Amino acid sequence: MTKYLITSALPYINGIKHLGNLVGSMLPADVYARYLRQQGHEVLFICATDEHGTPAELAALDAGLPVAEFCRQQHEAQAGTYAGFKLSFDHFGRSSSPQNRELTQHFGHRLADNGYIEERVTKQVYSRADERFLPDRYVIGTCPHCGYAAARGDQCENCTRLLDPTQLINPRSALGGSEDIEFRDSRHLYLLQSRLAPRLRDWITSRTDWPTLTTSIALKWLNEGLEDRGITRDLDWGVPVDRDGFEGKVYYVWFDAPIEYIGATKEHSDARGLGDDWRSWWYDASDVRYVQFMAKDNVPFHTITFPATIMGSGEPWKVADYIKGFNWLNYYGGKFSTSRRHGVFMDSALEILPADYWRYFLIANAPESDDATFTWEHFAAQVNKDLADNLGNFVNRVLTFSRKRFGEQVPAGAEAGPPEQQLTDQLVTLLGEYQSCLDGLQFRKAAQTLRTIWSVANSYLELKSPWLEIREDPAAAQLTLRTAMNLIQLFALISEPIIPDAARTLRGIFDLGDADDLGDAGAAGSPWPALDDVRSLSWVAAGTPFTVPPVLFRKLTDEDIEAWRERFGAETAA
RNA sequence: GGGGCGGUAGCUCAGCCGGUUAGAGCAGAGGACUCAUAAUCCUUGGGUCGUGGGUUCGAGUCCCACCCGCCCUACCA
Repeated sequence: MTKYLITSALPYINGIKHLGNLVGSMLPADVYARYLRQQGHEVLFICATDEHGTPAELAALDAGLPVAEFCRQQHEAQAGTYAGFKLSFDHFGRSSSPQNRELTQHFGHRLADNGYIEERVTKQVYSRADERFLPDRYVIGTCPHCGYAAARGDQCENCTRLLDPTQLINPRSALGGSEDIEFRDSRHLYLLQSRLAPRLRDWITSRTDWPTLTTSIALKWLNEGLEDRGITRDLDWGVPVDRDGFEGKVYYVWFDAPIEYIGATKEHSDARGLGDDWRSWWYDASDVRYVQFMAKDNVPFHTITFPATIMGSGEPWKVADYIKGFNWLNYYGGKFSTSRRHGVFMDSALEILPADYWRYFLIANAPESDDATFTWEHFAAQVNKDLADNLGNFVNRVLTFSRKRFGEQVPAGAEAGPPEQQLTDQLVTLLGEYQSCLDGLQFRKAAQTLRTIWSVANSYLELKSPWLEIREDPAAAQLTLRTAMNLIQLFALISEPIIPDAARTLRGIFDLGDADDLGDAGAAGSPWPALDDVRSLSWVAAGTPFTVPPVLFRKLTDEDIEAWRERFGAETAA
């Protein structure tokens, strides 16, 4: 079995994330990780909070907390919502960890030793009123091109021209509005990406199986010519630059954030006393397949900056074997936005419905080929049709009927005949397709195929009509019900990557006497069914006790939709 | 400005290397059934595949131009 290293883009520490963040990296990564674990592969699924950078410092200031304490609290809050969504991280780390500090500094030294780091003196904006250096974006002033008064130091939102803060007329701090700012010389480290461009290009072009979304973004940057990139900042919060003359400076958040993939792996090993196990995933790890998940805004950092860091180190650290990029999920009238609090956030989502409702809908509508839009009407329609009517109702109708007529044990009945043969033929084909989708990271199609499998079960039941069979030939009805119950067990196994809670409930229906207490996060999950098992449909034998669980998925009503539209500000027409 | 993605039935989307009458789900229409969360199953109507050229025996699928929508563009991450 192959070793799979799976990472999700690191959610920024600043606030609870929204459904767009979830569907753009963490959720599909989780589905993939769960699927591979069920297949028996050795999987390490890593994520972490990205804690450095100016926004974190400012948010802490707003909250009246020291930044370290602010981040600790936010990390805990995020970890809580991810647990609520049943994201099965093997480790959820923090980019501010000692492990990441050590590794980030290590990479800094290695790059310098290999001649990929250069010191340069640049003009940085210093705000005396705020007593801090300001990133370009936090300097505002009048645009020299169009006269727009609130242009940011990096770009004018009005005329979209790219700017340098020194070009602004009447520059002032975006924090307090103070004009008491100055341009100070500051010494910084630059990563000489330009020298690594040929190696990056070779690497990108050798990856012919990547999504075009990923490779086209990477090639665009390479084709335009890589600029050397400043990787240090004049800030207090971050990984300190341990180099003479760089006291009080830290590495830029985008230098240390991806290194935290490695850092978090080391955190994982350290926390469990696994010693150097972390290195087996990252260093000289040719037996590991590394798959990254991220939204498209993150692609440049994962195809250019991070690989440049790794290649420039001259050490055999792992680079991604596959990068799965996603487009955006939009909400009424625009993007989900953490800063504007626009959209549905993960904590409030869990307040109104359990994780599986969201997980299924988001995977079934993952923005793989284009941006997608979330609407409550679409959400409710799909949940009702697929989860409640198709899957949930099947489970309920089979179990309640069988209990009423044959008691609380799986009935025996006749031997399987041609209809069962036809059913399993169909299932084998569909399960093969489903696996192909998951292997190929085609999440929308995977959900579609899963839904088709549920539907085939309903068709089988209608074809056999045990409520009619029972009048003439009870043994025939029993065969049908026993077969249907095995379909429920099949659903329990193959639905687990997408709707783990429902899968767990389904597994609990039949008392298989195997102390089937598989945990949620981190556990290996149920063994993935072999195609031969599908042909025989014999997981659940005659005589097995069963219970009828409560309704798996409730139907969402027009009143629900109305209430949620109101609560989450969906009044703007899309 | 540059680049990317998309524009296929009312809606959300599949359609790989060009090849018989363009598919699915939902919604609509008709029917069946009554075990079930008024669920399910069967049948069915509906599309000049953004526009205009071109290549080809043949194009939704390749090439060119244009139009529309969204996104990215290196100091927000």
